[in-house]
Amino acid sequence: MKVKLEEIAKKSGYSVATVSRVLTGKSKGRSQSVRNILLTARDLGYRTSSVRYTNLDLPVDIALITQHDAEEFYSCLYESFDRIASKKNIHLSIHSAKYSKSITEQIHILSKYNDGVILMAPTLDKEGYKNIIAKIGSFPIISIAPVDGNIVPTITFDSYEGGRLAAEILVDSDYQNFGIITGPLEKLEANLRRNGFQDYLRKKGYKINWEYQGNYSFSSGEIAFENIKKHKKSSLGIFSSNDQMALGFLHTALENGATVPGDFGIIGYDNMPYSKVFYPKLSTINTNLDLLAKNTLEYIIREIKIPQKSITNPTTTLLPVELIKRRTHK
Amino acid sequence: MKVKLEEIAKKSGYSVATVSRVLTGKSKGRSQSVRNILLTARDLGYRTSSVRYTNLDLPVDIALITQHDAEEFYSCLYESFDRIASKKNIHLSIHSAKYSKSITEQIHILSKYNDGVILMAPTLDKEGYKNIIAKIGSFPIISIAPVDGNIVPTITFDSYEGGRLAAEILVDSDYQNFGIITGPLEKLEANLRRNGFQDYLRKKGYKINWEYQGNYSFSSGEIAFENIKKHKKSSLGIFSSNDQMALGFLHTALENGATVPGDFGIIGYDNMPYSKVFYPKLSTINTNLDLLAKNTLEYIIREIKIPQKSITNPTTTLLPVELIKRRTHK
DNA sequence: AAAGTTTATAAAAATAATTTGCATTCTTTT
DNA sequence: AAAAGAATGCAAATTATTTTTATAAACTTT
Repeated sequence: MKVKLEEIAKKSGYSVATVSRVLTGKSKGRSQSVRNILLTARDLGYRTSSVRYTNLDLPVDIALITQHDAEEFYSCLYESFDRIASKKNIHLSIHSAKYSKSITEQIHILSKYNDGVILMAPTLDKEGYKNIIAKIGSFPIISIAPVDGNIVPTITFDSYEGGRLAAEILVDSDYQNFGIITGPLEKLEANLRRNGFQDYLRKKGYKINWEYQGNYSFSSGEIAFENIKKHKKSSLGIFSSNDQMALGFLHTALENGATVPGDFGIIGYDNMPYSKVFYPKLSTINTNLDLLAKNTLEYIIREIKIPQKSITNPTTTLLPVELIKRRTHK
Repeated sequence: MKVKLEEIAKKSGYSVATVSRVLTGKSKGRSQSVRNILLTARDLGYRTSSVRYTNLDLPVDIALITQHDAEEFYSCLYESFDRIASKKNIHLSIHSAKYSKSITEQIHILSKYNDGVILMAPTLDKEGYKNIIAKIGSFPIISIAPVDGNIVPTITFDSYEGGRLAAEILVDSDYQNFGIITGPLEKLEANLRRNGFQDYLRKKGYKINWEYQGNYSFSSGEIAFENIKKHKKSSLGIFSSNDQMALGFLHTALENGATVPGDFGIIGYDNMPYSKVFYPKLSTINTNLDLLAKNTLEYIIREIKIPQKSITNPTTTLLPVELIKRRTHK
């Protein structure tokens, strides 16, 4: 049941004393035997922090924690992380905190079995992040969702700029009236996207004439269309906080005889695979998930290899987003 | 660094001896203290098999291993498992074996940190499964992809019946010619769906007039349409091995001026959320993922609580599928 | 090829886990 | 509600496991 050094010694072909020395970090670590022993220990399920032997390029365990939902977005996110991780000798595991009684406890336990944690928890507030840091101390962690209050190091997309880009193209397309289908506003990034959109419009002398708060699902895009029927303004430039809602809206609008990009200009967000399949193809804000995965994994590997005493000044890195022009704006 | 019984004792408020007795399974396990101690040990990252205390309903760690891809299917699968697991005090972690050098090794290591493993590896062959069993022995495992040769206990959808249902509705819709967009035929379930389709047609005196092997992506559905252009037969009843390819085909066909369900009848597979969003709404084979998650998790929990000496007669349980009639067949 | 390093080993020492015997507490039965 | 029986808790003793040490062997470098 429990793994003894004796077992590791036997399997690896070294003496118990040597195994002990390697496992307690007494070896200088430039020989093949150190590598063999650490790999054998790992294989037998003997958990050890191999931080001391960073030069050996041993496999690293990293946990990605999300609030999982049945959206293609998550599949795409995981696919990028999985692919990039596989190139870096990283063993990635995915955990959902959606139904977690205590995300702090969950991260705490995961920190026992992983070398670092990547956190995507858009609904977590300042207090939540503070609790996590208080619990795990200087354990390597990074957030890939915007964090209110700058408590955890963060790498995320420039949601504000995404909203601004959407407003810009809709203004340039000569729409005079504007609408927005926001994401759930308890998620910070939904607010940022909205703010970027609104601020640009205001600067150009326009305002948001219609707003609907959705939940990122197809059906909330459909419901958004039902809602807009009451609204009399014609030729509305609409920014949707994700592609699913944009497509739900778009296709309900078409079924109801509306024209796109005539009656409605629509800009989505995320550039999911299906947004370029269905006619008319959706104009949208692209986020480069590979870039996110690469930056995040490289950051966390650095943190693991050169551990910090404590998180002093958590930085926020904003990754660029870009507009993909397709067929749903003039 | 390493957790000592002393720490567990201190944190839980019991003596080291008591902690030891609990951890070695000497306690009968009907008191609150056993529970407290095990929970504290878990919290501190002390790994122990708590199989002996099955009556205490302690949290169980289960790993779901897939060959992950950027398809909504995986998001839906994980969402079902995540939701059902949360109701059963199961901590689910998701791992991808897509880029794994040795899936046997990966499962072996995961078996050290989990109480059971759920495996979805459609491309794994008989030998692969044999190797896994040889390595992990009687460790609780279940496959949710069809397994060739009946080596690992399996709970999966009745893919053959799904193909048959697709053929039946297309024949009933009075199509005289038939086509199929298969999945990658190294995946067993793609073959089963194909066989179910083919066998029913044959029984009714028809045959597959056109066949294209896709890779489950939207774009392979688009390419399938390019391929069929050469084919002169009109009014073709087509079965696609998943919704993505069906939608890729369907929308390329419509863009090219074809009519559905006139020129083409199309039946998809999986009943993904987007298949009921886009017009015309896709007829498809529904698989109840909640049912899969429920059955699988309950099976693996049983295996964990009542361990078997060895896998003697691995059973295969086929879950029913159903046809969802929408707008893409006559 | 010799000197300087590093690594491996067996035995000794240190640390950690388990068992024991008895006291205490909890459960069940009458 | 009390007594018998069973389970659990504790400190000390025992056993198991890990780490260190002293020395030998094997590499590396000049």
